[in-house]
Amino acid sequence: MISNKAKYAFRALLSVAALPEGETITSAEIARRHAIPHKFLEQILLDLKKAGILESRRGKSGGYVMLRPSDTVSFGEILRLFDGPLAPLPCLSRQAYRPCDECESEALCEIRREFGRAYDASRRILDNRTLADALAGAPATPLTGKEERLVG
Amino acid sequence: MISNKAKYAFRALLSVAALPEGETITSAEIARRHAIPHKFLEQILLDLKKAGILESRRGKSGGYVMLRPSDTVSFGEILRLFDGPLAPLPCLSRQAYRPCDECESEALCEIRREFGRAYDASRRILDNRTLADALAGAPATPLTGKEERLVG
DNA sequence: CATTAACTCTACCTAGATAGTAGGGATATT
DNA sequence: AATATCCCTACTATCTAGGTAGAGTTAATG
Repeated sequence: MISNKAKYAFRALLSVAALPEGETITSAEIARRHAIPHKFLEQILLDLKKAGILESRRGKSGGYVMLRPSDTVSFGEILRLFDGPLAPLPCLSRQAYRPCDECESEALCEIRREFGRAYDASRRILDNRTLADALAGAPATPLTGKEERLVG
Repeated sequence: MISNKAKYAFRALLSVAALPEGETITSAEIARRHAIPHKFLEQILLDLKKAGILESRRGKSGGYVMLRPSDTVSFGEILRLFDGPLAPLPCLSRQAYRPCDECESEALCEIRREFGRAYDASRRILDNRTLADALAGAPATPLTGKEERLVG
């Protein structure tokens, strides 16, 4: 299960990404719309700002807008930001690789092989679907198995 | 990431499943082979026995064997047993369904839609690959998208 | 029939994560 | 100057992961 924090982040991002050009939205408004605890949401929005995804305007009539275009922000990136590596095993993570303490041979490890397959399948989707895709309701494009579109 | 407990369970199961017909293996032997804390492993094996997957023989020269054939035990089933629902959102779980507190319409929820796709992809693999498949090193069979083979 | 090697069960412990709450401080608009 | 907004840090309660510990039960074997 993904954390509440990550889920709130997605809700907030989709609200910001759906904004008409030139408009902003306040943390209070996002919190109200989605019944998210306001102070908790503020922390999340701050994280998103520090990550360079959102931009903020302070003071009266301030609020948030996207800094990066919504079609460059993938679900995988956000999930990693809040919940850490997507990989089911440390030995399968590129960003946080660590061998299993007891593993003798990764190449022969059946667990790694099986979970590697499951991980590939879900990673291809999460790293290639963006906020813009989600808002457009676009169906997933058929995958060739060689995507690198948004994978850093 | 999957828990250590689940990972240990997979290692233990693969050791038991790989046993020649008629042989048993002790918890101590499994623990030694994979450098798993012995008492911790005992709890895990007990869970697997209570779940009806392993069978035990007590007393001197006791040990464990498979109760269910290894080609009927899927990775998904074991993972659910130790780490709970595979679904990334409660509203996507069949076994532990719960609506999101704040969700107004599941049908329109972009988060649910996107994670649903990722979940489907990995669930199809985890629920259709068995211990026997893993030991055989068999490549995944092409999936049609309509599998129900081992999904209870 | 005592010994011993195994499984069985229950209780307990600690560090860290999750999901917030709280209270102010900084800043820009009006 | 007032006010609405974002910014930052500290704190807390609860739960979970990952074990440790110890005693009890059972069955083979010499």
